[in-house]
Amino acid sequence: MPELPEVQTIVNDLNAAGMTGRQVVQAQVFWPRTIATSSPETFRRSIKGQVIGTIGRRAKFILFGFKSGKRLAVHLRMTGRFQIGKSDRPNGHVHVILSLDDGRSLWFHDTRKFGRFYLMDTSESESLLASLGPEPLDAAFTPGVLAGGLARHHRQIKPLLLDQTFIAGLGNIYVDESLWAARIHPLRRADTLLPAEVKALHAAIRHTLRQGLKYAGTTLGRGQSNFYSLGESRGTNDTHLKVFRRTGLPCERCKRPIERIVVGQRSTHLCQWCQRLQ
DNA sequence: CCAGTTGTTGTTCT
DNA sequence: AAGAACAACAACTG
Repeated sequence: MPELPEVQTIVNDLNAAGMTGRQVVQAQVFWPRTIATSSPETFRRSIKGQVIGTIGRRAKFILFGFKSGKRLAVHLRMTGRFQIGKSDRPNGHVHVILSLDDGRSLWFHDTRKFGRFYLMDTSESESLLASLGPEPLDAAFTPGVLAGGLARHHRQIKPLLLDQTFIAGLGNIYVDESLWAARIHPLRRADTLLPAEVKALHAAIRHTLRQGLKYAGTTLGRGQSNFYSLGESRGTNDTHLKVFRRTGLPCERCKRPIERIVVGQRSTHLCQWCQRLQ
């Protein structure tokens, strides 16, 4: 669930919570596989004493930069969440706890246990991020860059936009929303988009992501597996979705019902009228 | 009980 | 070689 806007929202909230300058005084690991780069024991030993310098994002990774030159990259995958521990009794879905020098602790909550922590030297961590595609909200991501990329692939446009090596940060929700906004069918072959369509797609991706960010992410439903930023705060972008999980509801533009199809094994929502395949 | 689910990776098939 | 299909990871939701 967490895509670029959700991950950025968490990063913003971590920064607002005053994490910079905090020292990790103790770490606990309850689900060993969460730690991707070493044994839990090595992780606990390595992170103890680290002082947080910066907290940022690349693609869907949260990057904790420590003053020592080490870096913790966290990928939330489907259901990872951070929360400021409010008690000393975490529930069964809290798999890592970082205790801080100000008495607070950062809990990593992850019902499906797919989330991963990568702790390494910053220089070494570049290999983890090396294959990622461009950041869609960076100034360097121009319509020309997108056009050049699309021209190199004959793949269906939706799976291509989900491919993190092609463009970073998009997931199922924002891809469906972007394609609807650009009026492009998810099965269109990437190298068949006309220049005007590429331009529309570029604008749609940026608009869709910025809107998600503006409303602090998309939270669907109320369950354990939904997106919540720090402190259990929900995002409100769900009220602005045009197609995602809106099967049968009228398209905002043409009033015809939104349909659900499967593309690349992924649930896909679209308006067959506005997004014609030809 | 059954089908479906937001992300990613690795394998296998075409 | 490229791209599509599929399983696996693991657990909740409807």
